[in-house]
Amino acid sequence: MNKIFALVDCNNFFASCERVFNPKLEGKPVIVLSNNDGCIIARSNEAKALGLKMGAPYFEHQETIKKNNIHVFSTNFTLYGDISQRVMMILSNFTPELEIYSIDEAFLDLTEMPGINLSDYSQKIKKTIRQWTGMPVSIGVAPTKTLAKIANHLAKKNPDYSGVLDFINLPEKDKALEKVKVENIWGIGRKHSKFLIKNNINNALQLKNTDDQWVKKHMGVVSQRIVLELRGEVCYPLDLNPADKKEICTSRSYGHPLENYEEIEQATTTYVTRTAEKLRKQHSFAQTLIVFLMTNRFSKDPQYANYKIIQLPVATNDTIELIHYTVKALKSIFRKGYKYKKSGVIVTNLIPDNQRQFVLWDEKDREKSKELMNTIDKINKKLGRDKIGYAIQGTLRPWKMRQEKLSPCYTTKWEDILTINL
DNA sequence: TCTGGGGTCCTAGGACCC
DNA sequence: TCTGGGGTCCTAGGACCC
Repeated sequence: MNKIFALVDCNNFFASCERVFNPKLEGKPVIVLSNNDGCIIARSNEAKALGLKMGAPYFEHQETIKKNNIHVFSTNFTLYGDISQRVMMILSNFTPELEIYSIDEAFLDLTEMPGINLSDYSQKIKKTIRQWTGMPVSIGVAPTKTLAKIANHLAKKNPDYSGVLDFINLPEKDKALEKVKVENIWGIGRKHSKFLIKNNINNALQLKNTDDQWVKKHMGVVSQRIVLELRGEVCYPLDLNPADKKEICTSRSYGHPLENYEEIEQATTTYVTRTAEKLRKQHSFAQTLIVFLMTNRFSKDPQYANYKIIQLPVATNDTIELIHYTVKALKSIFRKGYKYKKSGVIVTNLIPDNQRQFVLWDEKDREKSKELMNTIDKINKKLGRDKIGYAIQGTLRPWKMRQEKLSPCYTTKWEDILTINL
């Protein structure tokens, strides 16, 4: 039986989130910046039309921004995460067959919903989300995920579709595919589109009709699967239970360059604290810890970057233990006399609780540590992040990232809830 | 002054084993 | 001059995603 996938994708998600509680931004150009207010990472349609590119450095476009009165925001992940959850919750009312693919998009399997009109049903989903959350979405319906992505792309671009394209019942499918440039196909990135164009394969229709063995030979099996999916053959089924993460990374650029070891230590141990929390959240234990730091690659100052890999004697997700090894690693790679820009930690070789191996001479009381971490997590969940922190993290945080244009946390902070004056 | 952060999967090649 | 063959596991790096 043929499958029916729908891809629901929020339009310009971060920019739209900023609009939800600030309706006077409707119709105006809006951009959202990356951490540290570094790059432009989300743009409303109006901002796109002004030529602002994804990932462009913010400081290079000050003039355009001022001239066109573009509204600028720092990333407010608390707000975006909360709105995302609300959207996903609504989607789960429409079908239990739901795969949350990223913060702003989800695949739905509508195969087992006989009798529905796919277009009408999608319009209903779209309308409900808009009405209940204020978030505009586009929906593409197709027999494979790759085609659903394409249908979604077309629905977004062409106003005639009013945000929904049912590719399954589309009369002229090939004509639609012909309009999709090869670089806009899900899974075809910069390198591969360059290669395809060089070989005179410029759009989705041409790629669909390319010999898939040839594609496999020159571009690998991932690209071969894309060709098959374009022909309607499912290679990527719906994934209802995404697996635990195999690797967890926390790293950030500092608000300004750091030279002092103590400050770098404070920042990096704060990162590993976050990492340990993420580990405990998915009930994993790390066997390997990697700590890295680097100078600013864009600056003319002397450059230095290094990392240290530590095999942990006993798999752990205990913050105190991970801080201990992070400091050890950091001390071994820190060199005086450089202006550091960024550091981070990665934990990998993650295993679940029941696969842990213990050592005879282990001095740590692991039961006690587990209870301690549980308690700290509970308190911080209730009272706010780092309410209970570790002395080594420091309190002044001179390395903290810049977020000069942060919007209020409308939905998650009592002080930030809107007041309506009647 | 100012250039993000966090992931996955695949592949080729080396190490090692019998 | 000759110097096996087949297999697995691991790792680094590439490509891609949002």
